[in-house]
Amino acid sequence: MAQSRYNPRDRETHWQKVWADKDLFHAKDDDPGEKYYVLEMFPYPSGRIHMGHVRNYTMGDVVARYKRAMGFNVLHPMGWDSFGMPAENAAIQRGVHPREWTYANIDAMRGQLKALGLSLDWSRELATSDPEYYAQEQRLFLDFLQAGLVSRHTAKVNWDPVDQTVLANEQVIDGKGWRSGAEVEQRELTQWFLNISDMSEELLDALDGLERWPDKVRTMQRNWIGRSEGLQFKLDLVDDTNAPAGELEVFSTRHDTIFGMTFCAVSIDHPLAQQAAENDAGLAEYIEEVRRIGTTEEALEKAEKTGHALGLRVVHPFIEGKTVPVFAANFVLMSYGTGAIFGCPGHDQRDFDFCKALGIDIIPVVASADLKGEALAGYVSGYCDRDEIYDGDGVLINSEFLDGLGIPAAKEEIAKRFEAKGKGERKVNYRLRDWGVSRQRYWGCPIPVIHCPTCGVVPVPDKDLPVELPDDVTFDKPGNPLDHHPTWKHVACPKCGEAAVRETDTFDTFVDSSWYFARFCAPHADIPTVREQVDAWLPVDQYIGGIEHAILHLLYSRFFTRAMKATGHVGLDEPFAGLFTQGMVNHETYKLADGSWVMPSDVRIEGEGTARKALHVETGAPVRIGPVEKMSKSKHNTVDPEDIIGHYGADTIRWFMLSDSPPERDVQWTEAGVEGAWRFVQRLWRLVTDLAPRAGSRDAEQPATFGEDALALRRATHKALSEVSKDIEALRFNRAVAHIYEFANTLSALPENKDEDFGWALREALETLIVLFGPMMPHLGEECWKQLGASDALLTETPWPKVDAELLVEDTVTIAVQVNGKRRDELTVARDAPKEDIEAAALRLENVLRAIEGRDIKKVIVVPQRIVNVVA
RNA sequence: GCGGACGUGGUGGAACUGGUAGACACACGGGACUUAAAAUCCCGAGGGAGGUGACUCCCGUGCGGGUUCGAGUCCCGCCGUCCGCACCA
Repeated sequence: MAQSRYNPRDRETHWQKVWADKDLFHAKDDDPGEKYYVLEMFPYPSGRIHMGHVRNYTMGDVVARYKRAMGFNVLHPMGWDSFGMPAENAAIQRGVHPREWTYANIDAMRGQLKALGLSLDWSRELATSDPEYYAQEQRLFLDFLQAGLVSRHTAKVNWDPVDQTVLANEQVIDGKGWRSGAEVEQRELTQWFLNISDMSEELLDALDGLERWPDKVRTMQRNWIGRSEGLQFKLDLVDDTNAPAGELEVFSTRHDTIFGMTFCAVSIDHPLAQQAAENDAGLAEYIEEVRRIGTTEEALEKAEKTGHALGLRVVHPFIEGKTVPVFAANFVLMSYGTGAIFGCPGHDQRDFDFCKALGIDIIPVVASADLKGEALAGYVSGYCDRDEIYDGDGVLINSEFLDGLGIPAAKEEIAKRFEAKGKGERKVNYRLRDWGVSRQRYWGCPIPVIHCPTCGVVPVPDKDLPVELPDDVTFDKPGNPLDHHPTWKHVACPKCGEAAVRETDTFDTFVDSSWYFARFCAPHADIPTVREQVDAWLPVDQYIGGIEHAILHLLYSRFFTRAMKATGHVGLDEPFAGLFTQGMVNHETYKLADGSWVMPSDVRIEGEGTARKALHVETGAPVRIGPVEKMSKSKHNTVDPEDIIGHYGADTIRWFMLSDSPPERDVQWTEAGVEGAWRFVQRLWRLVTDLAPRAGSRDAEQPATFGEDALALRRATHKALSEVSKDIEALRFNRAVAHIYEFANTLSALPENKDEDFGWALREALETLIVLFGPMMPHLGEECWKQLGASDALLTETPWPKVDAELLVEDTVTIAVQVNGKRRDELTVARDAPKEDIEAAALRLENVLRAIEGRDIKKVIVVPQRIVNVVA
């Protein structure tokens, strides 16, 4: 039969229009089906979609289409995380207004996403930079403020000197700004904070309930929150004349080692150090020096441990007459615990290093329980010469009343004694800091407060919301354009009417993305959320996005949801019931001899294996093939999805993105891989057009019985249906793809059977095949569906077929026969054959007899439907 | 340093709760079709040895041990790669 090639360019736009005209992806609030909310992390509108987006949104779309076919009422929305620095950079560099730049990008990217054939509900589209959206964000913030979930105070903050803004701790990566890559400095500024640390315990505990989250992400969040249990207690201070000089409060998780205390140390920012520095020029100088070196993480890593005595001593709480010196030390952080520690060099590496450097005593107070007598004496006397401290399990030594106790018992004893004296209490400390959300930037959501000289901080009244960004701003000098604006910030105080100024800081853009999933439930409402809608749609059943948001966005969203619950905007704690983190898209990197990067599209590859060479297309110059790395603009190893869609169509790129690599792992983009996907698109088209004429009429009744060929085909059909369904359900797209290939291979090698029952089975098989690949290649699916004349409805409207479980059960099974654990033969027996029969048949096999070689048979293990193992 | 994940052919990867290792794909080799190429179709293939042959044997899931009738899978100890956190007391 004459073959026409499937032309995706033409057909894909056709089917996209058909779907749009029928409004098939509009999520209706009153649909009777069970709801299913599938969401992919919304993009920043940088201008063009990249392969990571394609992978992410394709996965989500497969789930959405599958769930829809399963009868769920699916919510699958899309929006834009459209505030942020790049828009301002464009304004600075190219003189284009951030709004114009952003919305032009959104238009371009919307078109690209539509070309992918995603089954999105565009009626719910939102952009965080729309006043419609950020007005509600301002309402939320003011509600949080009223509920005590927000605070404003000066704090040492991470200052990005390039972006000229503050960064949250989570946005500092290896001491550098997450966006600019600049070395972050420490500055003291007044900032707005969301009190996320108040929820440390809740955020930590609730991780256990997030069963459909990757363990990796839960572990990362656990570590980030960083819970540690210990004792916070006060030690008496004396000055150099031995007169009482107040108290020093410290926190420790190893208070069992109190008898090993040989010094105490405070942060250079600790009040005690500050105070002492006033009368001690040497100390003041030391503090300055530490501060200078101490701003970058890199410096911290290399810095030797140093300290400067304060001239104070701490009285040992349990050893009569013993005092130890107090230092200001460079390794003690003001931001954790009390900013002060007691030093036990015996069992803390940092304290150990410090004491070695300063020549302070080291006393071991914990030893492994099996050290006795001489061995124990050797351990103690040789301790100072070790390179590493002992921090393993053991019993207390050199510790008077604690001697012989285990570590937990010793901790308990010490805690009790401090509590009894009223000088200490058990405390849980967290590493998690409050979330600073003030940014000194223009292109963000204005923080809706007014600063009045008499009334202080005054929330903008609801009737005056939203506080809109002014359009007429300039970017000709560094700093915040809102602050430079001649009039915008000058307003009358809503309380007293006197002259006041607006807050000119805007929100961190992570605020915008911390609640958009809730906004999608009623995206155009004039209040932040409509309870009826959020209660119906939330939580997100399946959230899909990159692992890079494991902490930042996902932790903030979890906090925000709780804050929204506290203020009545939602009714639940956890926004995302299921989370999936997809891997990255990688590509080889290419460089010319002079070290400059070359785009893949400018490289021609020749040869295979070790003879594989790359040449520059334009000049023919040799190109060095570098390591496979994440696609990034800086390495010039990106491939533009639009080019691929233009060349091969959306179905091909979608199929390739789902093939081969498990979705949570990185995938390597290769030209050969795309071509393979393209060939399969054409192959499916040929398969359906070739076989369609042999398929029975769609109106034919199901035959009462099936012949051997028809039955075999039906078994293959239902096996594929069962496997692919399970795979999609578990997001194992690569396996779903493999099972579809397998089924297609079966259909390519059908027997020449013209019987009516076979025709019926063939129609069933073809319809099933199309349904199975439909979520992945929806345009080709529709086209094949029409070609087959499957039904009057679209494939997209067709329910997922039901598996006939009886067809999954084979009558006979082939099992392996082992002798002493080595496979020697196989055996095909009836599925329900009794053990004795299987054993007898196995022992008749020639290969088995030869392997036994006349030895005695000691035992025969028969696992029906699995294996036989003869032990001889 | 701490925490976590992973290690299977030339390559990406399959293998459900321990039960025929290498499904499926890519790349490759051979053949058919074609004037030729592309496309397509058929065949082959973990490594090694033996046999004319349907076949048979040995080795094989990073390395070394262990548990088990049986280990890619479980346990112990190494090696390597990747990721996260990192002076958090």
